[in-house]
Amino acid sequence: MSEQEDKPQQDINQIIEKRRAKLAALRLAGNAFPNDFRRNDLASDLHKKYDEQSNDILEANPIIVRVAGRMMLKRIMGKASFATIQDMSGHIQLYVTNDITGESTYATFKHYDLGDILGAQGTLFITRTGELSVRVTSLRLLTKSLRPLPEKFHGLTDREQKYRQRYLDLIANEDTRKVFVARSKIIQSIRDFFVTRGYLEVETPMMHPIPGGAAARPFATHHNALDMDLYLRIAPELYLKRLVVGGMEKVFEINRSFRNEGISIRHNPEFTMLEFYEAYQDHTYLMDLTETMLREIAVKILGTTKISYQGHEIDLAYPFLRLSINKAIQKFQPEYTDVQLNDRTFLINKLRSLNIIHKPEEGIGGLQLYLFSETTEHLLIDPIFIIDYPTDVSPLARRNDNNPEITDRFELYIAGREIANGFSELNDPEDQAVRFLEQAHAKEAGDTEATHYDADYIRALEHGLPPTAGEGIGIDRLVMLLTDSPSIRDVILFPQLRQEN
RNA sequence: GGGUCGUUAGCUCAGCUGGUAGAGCAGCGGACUUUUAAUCCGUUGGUCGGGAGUUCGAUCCUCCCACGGCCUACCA
Repeated sequence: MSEQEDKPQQDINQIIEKRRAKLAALRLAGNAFPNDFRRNDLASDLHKKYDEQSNDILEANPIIVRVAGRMMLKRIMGKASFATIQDMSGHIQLYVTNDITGESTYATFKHYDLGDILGAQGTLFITRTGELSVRVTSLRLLTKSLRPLPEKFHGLTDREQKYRQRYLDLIANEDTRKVFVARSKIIQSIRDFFVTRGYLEVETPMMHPIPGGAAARPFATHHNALDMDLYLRIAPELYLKRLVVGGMEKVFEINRSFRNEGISIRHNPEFTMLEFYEAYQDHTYLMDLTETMLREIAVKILGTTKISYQGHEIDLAYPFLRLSINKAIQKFQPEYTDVQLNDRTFLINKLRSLNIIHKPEEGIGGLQLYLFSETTEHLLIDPIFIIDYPTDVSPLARRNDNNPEITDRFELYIAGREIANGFSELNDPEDQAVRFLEQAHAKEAGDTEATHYDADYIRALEHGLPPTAGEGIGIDRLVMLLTDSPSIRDVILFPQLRQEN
């Protein structure tokens, strides 16, 4: 690769130009991108071990360390300088001097730029102001940075740039790093939670010939060799239940699903979902399990069951309320009476006054659900399970034994948002076939989110799905909740944005 | 998709009623051997998101476009 080739077409900023000249000089002097420096020490480990150590002891028994990282701050003071480097664990200060580090190394160091990746060896000491530092004996530039860092005090605040150039956001903003470390820990603790309980983690296809398992518009793609249309999955549900048919009685999957719908503060086209299924259990078991899991994760991540989300103080420690849609509306909107909420005409008029469009043949339960979504959902700050969802809007859920109009289903709301959706699975293949047909008719009638008839799934159910409970949890939203992030984009490393330019 | 607010130096931001742009950080030069957003002195850097219009004159007013934030709709 020649240097001419990788020059950008646009005007080169003079800072970049200057740095390119430095890189050119490095190339002439030898290997500009060496990979023979081995780090022995992480910043945070050194702080943990030696922050409390007295300087006398450190000076008496010199501890030789090798650290590496990106230079974030540089303070040149004549013949001695301080530099702060940042590695994956944190920061450590280097003390670079004319006499100890050597005149030529020191002179070279003075021309290093903020953002350069350095490797240093030296001994630990504690400065007059009490900061553990490395008295550098040897110092090398491992990677030249050609572009200037964001401003050192304010960091990077431009939201577009944070999302597009996440690497810069991660370099400059510790808060961002913390969020994504927390995300990783949350997912790990979910994994631990299920594996500990005897669940098997599986991966099912993300490319589906028939999209199913949710009401949503899919992304479409095409396989050339098979000459076959495929859809990015909108949910893993139907495959996971096939696995339960196959004898994997406790399974879970944590991975991406895709929905071709609007983008907002709560929606990214690809999002991470946990789904888990357990045979010989029902939805009430799932609610108990969910409470236990959320408490456990919160304690692991935050050290407490108390979470603070966008000004709301929420404690997961108490048993979560469980209310039907109807009861929840009455509790949070006392102006509505039980009689009104069961009066079809009242509901239709109310929805019309709220400008809510619904299917003309919608049943009482469906109308209540519309009213609930509009008036009550956002008020559900403390954790609450909403139960007894209408069968019409739950094509994969088991009918309630006493009332076939509702299903054994719940959704969990926290901070006004749906966090989880679970139910006792519909394992009657003939009922499922009828429900699929209803969906197929709705699709023909123009409902773009209605699901397809999945004949293989019916065939699987005909082999016998044991009575099973299954649940899905939106991981991104859970991470938002636990990291106090206002937007889903703050918890997804590279959220979907419009094309640049 | 609809509404609304925004886009000024590499970054963080000022910029009055329309008179062609400033600061801090970063950079460059200088002083400084325990600083930590180091400090002090000097200094480079701009197609004011793009295009069109109004005007003697536009960063500023109008329109169109691009991108982004927020609200809203569908959804998890």
